Amino acid sequence: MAEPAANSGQALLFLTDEQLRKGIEAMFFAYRGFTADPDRILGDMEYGRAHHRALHFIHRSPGTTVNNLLSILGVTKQSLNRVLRSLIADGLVSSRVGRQDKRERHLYLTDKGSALERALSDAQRDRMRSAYRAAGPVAVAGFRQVLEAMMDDDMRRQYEALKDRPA
Amino acid sequence: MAEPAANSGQALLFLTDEQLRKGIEAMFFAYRGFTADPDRILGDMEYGRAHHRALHFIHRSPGTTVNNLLSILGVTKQSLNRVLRSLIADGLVSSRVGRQDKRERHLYLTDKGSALERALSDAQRDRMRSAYRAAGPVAVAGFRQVLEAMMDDDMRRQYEALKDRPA
DNA sequence: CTTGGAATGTCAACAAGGCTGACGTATCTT
DNA sequence: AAGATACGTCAGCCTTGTTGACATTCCAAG
Repeated sequence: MAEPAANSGQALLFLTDEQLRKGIEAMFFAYRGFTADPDRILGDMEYGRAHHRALHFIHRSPGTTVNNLLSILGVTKQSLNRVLRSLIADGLVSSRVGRQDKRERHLYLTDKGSALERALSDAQRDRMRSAYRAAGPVAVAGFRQVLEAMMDDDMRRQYEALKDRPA
Repeated sequence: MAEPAANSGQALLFLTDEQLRKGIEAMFFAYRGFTADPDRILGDMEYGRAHHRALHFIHRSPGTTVNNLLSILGVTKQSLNRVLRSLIADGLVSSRVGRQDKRERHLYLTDKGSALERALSDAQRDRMRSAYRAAGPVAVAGFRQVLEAMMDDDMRRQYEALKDRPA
């Protein structure tokens, strides 16, 4: 709260510990809502949230390598590998050995994988859409601004890199 | 996108699938940042994120019962009990038999528990504060609005109930 | 050309923290 | 007296994170 005297009084009330605490709790409860719908769908099958994340980012960047996916998801390669192995075994993801560099595996969704990805992201998007609609465009812009400011630099770079790629 | 013709064109661009996808990815990356600092502190000891959540809400509502905490955290009592048992054994939380209803256990932080809670929440609040400061008060209002709209009704009720309690 | 190091991916084993189910005990309520 | 409620606990399972060890492939230095 040691602000230059120029910002006297009212202007900084949104930075009080109380306001920050509310923001923290809002993140906690909202994240539960954010994951609830896909989790419900996944609960009925042998998959979990980690599978959802993998499907999402493979969908987003078809042909991505394992290493690239690793840095986006921020988990160890062993952890990702387990998820990938089951997705490949079940025919949701295909893994092709790289043409130039044969150490790399390029990942793609199969039709079956695309179908599940779509089901999951539809559910998640529906909730997001109704939240966006309820809050309105100005609020949404603020929402994105604050989230982006909350990321680590590394994550923000990952996020920006995805941001404006051709869908 | 099947909107009434009244909302023609531009006004609804913030509801496109592309915008929603960006919001989803922003939530994903931001939540990692949100938990990163406390996780780093906890990584050095025998505790995890689950312990942090328990400490947070006991701090928030001193004297809360196990059942109440259960419904806020949205986990099973077995799962919470494991966490609580270790916190009590290590002298971070104290559990007192209820005066009116002796079946209930009321939970409080000890001095030691308060110290850890403060260390964790200071770290989390610092990041939140710098994000808030960077984004500004208007953005922060929008941030909260969207998050609240993303919650399930049950969670929103929990959130509101905490919202305006005396700190 | 060969060889050693770096990058990539796989397998195995373990821990945290969710979950369900079953029970026991104390206490309240009817 | 009987049933409901609040809490604790044991046992066992699943997902998803971790480390350690190892195989394959590439590339560059000798």
